[in-house]
Amino acid sequence: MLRRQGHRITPQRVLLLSVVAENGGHIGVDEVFRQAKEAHRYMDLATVYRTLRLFRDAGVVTEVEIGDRLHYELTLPWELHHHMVCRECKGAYNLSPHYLEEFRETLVREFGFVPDIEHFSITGVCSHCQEQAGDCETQS
Amino acid sequence: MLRRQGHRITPQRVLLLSVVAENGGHIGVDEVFRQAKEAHRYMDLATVYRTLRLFRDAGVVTEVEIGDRLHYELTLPWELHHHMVCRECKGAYNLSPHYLEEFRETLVREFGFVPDIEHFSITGVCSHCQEQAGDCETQS
DNA sequence: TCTGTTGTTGCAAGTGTTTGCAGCAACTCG
DNA sequence: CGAGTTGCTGCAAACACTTGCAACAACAGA
Repeated sequence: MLRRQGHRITPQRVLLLSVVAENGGHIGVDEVFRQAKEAHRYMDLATVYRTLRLFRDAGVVTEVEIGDRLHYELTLPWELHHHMVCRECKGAYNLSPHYLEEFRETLVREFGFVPDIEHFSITGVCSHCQEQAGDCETQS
Repeated sequence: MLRRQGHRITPQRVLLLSVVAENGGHIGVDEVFRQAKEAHRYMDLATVYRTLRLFRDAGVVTEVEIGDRLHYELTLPWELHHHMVCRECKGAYNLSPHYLEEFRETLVREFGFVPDIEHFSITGVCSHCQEQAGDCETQS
């Protein structure tokens, strides 16, 4: 798939892809680097960033920004989804694309603005952390 | 307003606020720093970042992320708006909050997730840059 | 299988932004 | 108005991430 786009298959790329794939779910760049370095002593952090960015552009992985840090997960075409990222617990909850469709169409129709919703994610507070926040208020 | 929240009024803060206020529209951190340094020789970049962040938390200014760079604009309570940021020309177009209301309510109702839409912005490509992209394709 | 091309790597230095800390100055209270 | 408290500043170093560059290695073609 990468080769078809004119990219080369290197040991580093194979290794990095396997780290992301075997993780299941999103994983931070530093964690990818840590695991990759265990297997391949000369793995460089810049290579990790470059390779994950390449994978993203090739559609192989999905980039998720979790509290200012980049995370990646394997793209599974049969279950595409966006993310709701919790500001408190840093959890990422999946969001089915159909919830965004209407919003997207409105922006295109009204303003001719085509939003990048392939990689859409929205921050906020999840239901669990809101309960905790409520507890704190009653306690203090 | 700041004093009411327990913060102090310093020359630096007065200066930085005036720079943002007089600019009208969003302005980048480096540009704020440049203008502030002209008036106050010992202005520090860290102070600019800290102060603008403080203003944002106090609701005085609004933070807009424009292509990985932080911009700020004076918050005008009678014309609150979100932003559509163009990936190509880095332009920020205002978006009336009512376009987001329905989406917001859906997330709360379906998932109990309360999104941070006070500072919402979405990236994409504006209508003008799409025309240019079309031109390029026919030219090449 | 060998050779040339060119995309990729590791390193180091760069980016924009944040943070720890010691000295300082804005506010409070007398 | 003057002294104490404590929040703020400037500096420098840290942070996550990106980029320039020379050496290298993956692939293509002979």
